[in-house]
Amino acid sequence: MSDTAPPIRILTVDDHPMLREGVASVIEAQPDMVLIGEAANGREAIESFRQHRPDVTLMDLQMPDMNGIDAINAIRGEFPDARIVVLTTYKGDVQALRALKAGAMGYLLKSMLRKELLETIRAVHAGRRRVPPEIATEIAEHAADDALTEREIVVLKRVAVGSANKQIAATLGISEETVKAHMKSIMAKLSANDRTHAVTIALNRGIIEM
Amino acid sequence: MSDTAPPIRILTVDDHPMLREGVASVIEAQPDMVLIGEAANGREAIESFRQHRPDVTLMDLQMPDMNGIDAINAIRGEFPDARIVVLTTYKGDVQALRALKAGAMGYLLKSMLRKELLETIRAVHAGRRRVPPEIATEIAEHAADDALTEREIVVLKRVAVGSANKQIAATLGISEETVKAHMKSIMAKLSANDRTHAVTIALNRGIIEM
DNA sequence: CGGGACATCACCCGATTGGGGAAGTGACTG
DNA sequence: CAGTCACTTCCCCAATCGGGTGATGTCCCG
Repeated sequence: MSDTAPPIRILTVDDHPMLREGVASVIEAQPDMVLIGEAANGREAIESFRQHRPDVTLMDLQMPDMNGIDAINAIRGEFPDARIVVLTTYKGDVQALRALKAGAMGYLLKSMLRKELLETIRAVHAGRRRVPPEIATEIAEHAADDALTEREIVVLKRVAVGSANKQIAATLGISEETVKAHMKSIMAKLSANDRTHAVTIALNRGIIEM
Repeated sequence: MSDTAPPIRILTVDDHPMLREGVASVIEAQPDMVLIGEAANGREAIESFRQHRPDVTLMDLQMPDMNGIDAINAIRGEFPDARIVVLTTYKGDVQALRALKAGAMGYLLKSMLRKELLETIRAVHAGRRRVPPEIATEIAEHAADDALTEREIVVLKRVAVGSANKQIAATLGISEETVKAHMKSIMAKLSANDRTHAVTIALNRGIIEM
């Protein structure tokens, strides 16, 4: 807290320049923070991280080229003590869970206020984890128990684009009966009425993307 | 262009404070623009418009409480010469069409650059329409011809949450055969393989929301 | 007034889906 | 090594969906 303490060096990663601009202007108004880099996707994020070694990284999840989860995994693989805060629009609870599993120390929604952003940056920089209670409870409610398996997600993605069980079976090289078994399991886990409902639930929770 | 010309007075409407911050910092760096208000949803936008009468309004579409389309309609109803620029994340082409029909003069994506934002603000302020070619062509491709009717959208929304035709018929007080007829029409218009596909296409195009 | 779009309903029939239960394989783990 | 989990396959059968075709009434527009 002394005025000789080095500032917190921050990297922002988001594909919306305007959003980065907002974060930048908030950070630059803080005496104890300095923005040292920006990136528009996961790939740039990794490069920029290697180059600048920021104290705290603010990472969006939904980006072209390379998404935030993969970027977090890559960065934490190389720099295990990297402090990363996820800053994203809603996007479902599974994303949040994945990000935290990948080693994110904080999770923020873009609808949150400046104050919360700054508090989270300072907390994470100090080595503390920081996840808003709304997010934490939502993660606890879903995700943990009834997570879809890899295979089920593959199947559900095909269903989302209008494939029939028979077609899915053909492209995956398995029996139609197997696809039906996966569908039964998917609908049970998501408490969906039918395949369409399963798709919309999965989209809402961030289990599949469009 | 003389330095005695009054500045362009701007109102920003978006539910993400961080995004508003970004727009604000860009605008405040311009000598010929001034930010005179912010709003976080459609309702606040209308209030703020009445109070400040901005020259140009930057409006997000997807907001809680009251969405951007409704806000544009309300504002243009009261102030027919209001100049409104839509500034949104992707969100499908139907949204863009609706916004332009509602009287928006410009359409911008949040992934666009500062330069384009400023150019659009100046163009719209000068009374010119300004829509990026990508958006314009996408609107031309879809929307116009095979738009869903009100009734079809109602039906499709129910399908999205897992209702069977029979249930939809019951809640709408019509025959199941009628629901099936609507579904046939919907799938034909959207070129969907099945009901699930119809839902994901409609979500992508912004025809229905989640 | 003659379309044209919309919403409604009907019938037929094959294809697809979804619910039930059962069971074999391989891999990983306590 | 026994147990669990993911993935796989099979059977039966009722319910639902989707395609084809046709028809009625209404409302609005030229």
